[in-house]
Amino acid sequence: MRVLLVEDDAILGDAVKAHVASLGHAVDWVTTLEDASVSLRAVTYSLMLLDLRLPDGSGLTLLRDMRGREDATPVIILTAHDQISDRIEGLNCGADDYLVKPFNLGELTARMGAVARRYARIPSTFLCLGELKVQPTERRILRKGEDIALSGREWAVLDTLLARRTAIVSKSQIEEALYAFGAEIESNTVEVYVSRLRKKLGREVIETLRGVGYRIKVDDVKAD
Amino acid sequence: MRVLLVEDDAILGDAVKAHVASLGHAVDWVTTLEDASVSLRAVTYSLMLLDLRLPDGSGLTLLRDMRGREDATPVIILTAHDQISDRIEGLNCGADDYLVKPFNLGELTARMGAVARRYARIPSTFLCLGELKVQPTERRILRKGEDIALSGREWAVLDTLLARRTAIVSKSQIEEALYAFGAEIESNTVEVYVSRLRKKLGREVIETLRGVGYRIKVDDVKAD
DNA sequence: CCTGACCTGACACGCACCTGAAAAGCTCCA
DNA sequence: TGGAGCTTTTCAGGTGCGTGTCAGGTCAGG
Repeated sequence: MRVLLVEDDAILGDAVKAHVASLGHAVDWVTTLEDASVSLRAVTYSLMLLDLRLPDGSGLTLLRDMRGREDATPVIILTAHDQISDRIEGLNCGADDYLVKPFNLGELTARMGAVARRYARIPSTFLCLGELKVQPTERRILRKGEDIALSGREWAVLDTLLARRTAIVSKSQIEEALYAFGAEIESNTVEVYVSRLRKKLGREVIETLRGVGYRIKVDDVKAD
Repeated sequence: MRVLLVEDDAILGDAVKAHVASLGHAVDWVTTLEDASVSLRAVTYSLMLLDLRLPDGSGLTLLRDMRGREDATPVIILTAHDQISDRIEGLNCGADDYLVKPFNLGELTARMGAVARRYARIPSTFLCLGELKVQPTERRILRKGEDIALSGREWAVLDTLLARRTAIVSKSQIEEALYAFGAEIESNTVEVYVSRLRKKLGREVIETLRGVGYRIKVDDVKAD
């Protein structure tokens, strides 16, 4: 799927772009409304991530314009805390969902999945980890039909590991995914969450690579 | 369900809006054709209540325009006694039903229900939630043959959850389904209604996902 | 056997959520 | 018109879960 990211904050944009790319999607990142309009005319996107407050005007104009043109591209608004009124207006203009900054990347994954599914009727995919069936977008894990509940942070860690499948993820990468916005952490939080996940999911699911990071092994990816 | 009310009579509009809201539906009330067009482009409605005689032109234009655009939104025409010819033309333009002013609100309820039911894809399907049998279109819930009564808002919340089945619905999504544009709510209304539904339907029916939203578990969908 | 990296049980705090009850608003009917 | 009987909304107090932190234990490698 192809995503258009409209965001002028370089740091956030970079993080989001990297994350979305790591999910296997093509990402075009633009920082102005001007460029966004050009891109929209040139390419059909599966999803747009839109920051409303841009240096060259309000993203609402763009959104209204799109909907006026019968462009039904799913849109997720990225909004700062103090711009809640914008988001209401945004939804009224035809946006599909919104995320309040700062958000964590796992939640972005979930909302993207939800919006995409709502539109495209894409059957939800699931991953097999041994006897586990994991549906990240549904926030659901089954072991032999039995539900396993994870908390928000636990999901965020698992999402990060799953996004890289079979590749090694360093502790600092996980921290960045959890606290992307400056909220530095100075304890062994990641270790704790890995431990909690292992307790719930089984000891073998997450492998430790001393001095390097962690790795998760996905057996298979299927769709219902 | 979300209703668009197009009516320039302030007193009647007020009454209708209040009544429809009391049935648990979200109502957007506009008084001009201009605004109606804007709303229709921004939002998908389950039903439109349309007064044909408006200050800025005939509602028939709007109706014809909609049907020309393949917009199949159900429409009930609200017509004054001396505009019977309008109503005939309205039906020919693709309206679904009409009400002659002054009408009583009970009749409005009935006709709205009839129209909505006519449009519901599968006639009288029901959903199984544990020991519950739920018929949303009939506004009916049975537990072992025993009727359970829900109020308007309770139905609205339940409808929203059922519409997404097994998927997660955020608190704000529920609020948006319940309240019309701008009617921001600043209390824990959604929590209260979830609590009431659990009291009536059973504690396990609605699952809480902390910081994310709610989810309902539908075992099965059947038709009588 | 020592060192550093990692694991994990326990705990305190805060926040999200729950819920009973009171206040406000509605509809309907006499 | 007014009041009975709902439903809806608000509020406040309580509860429990999630989170981050730490300390002591375990393990691998040199």
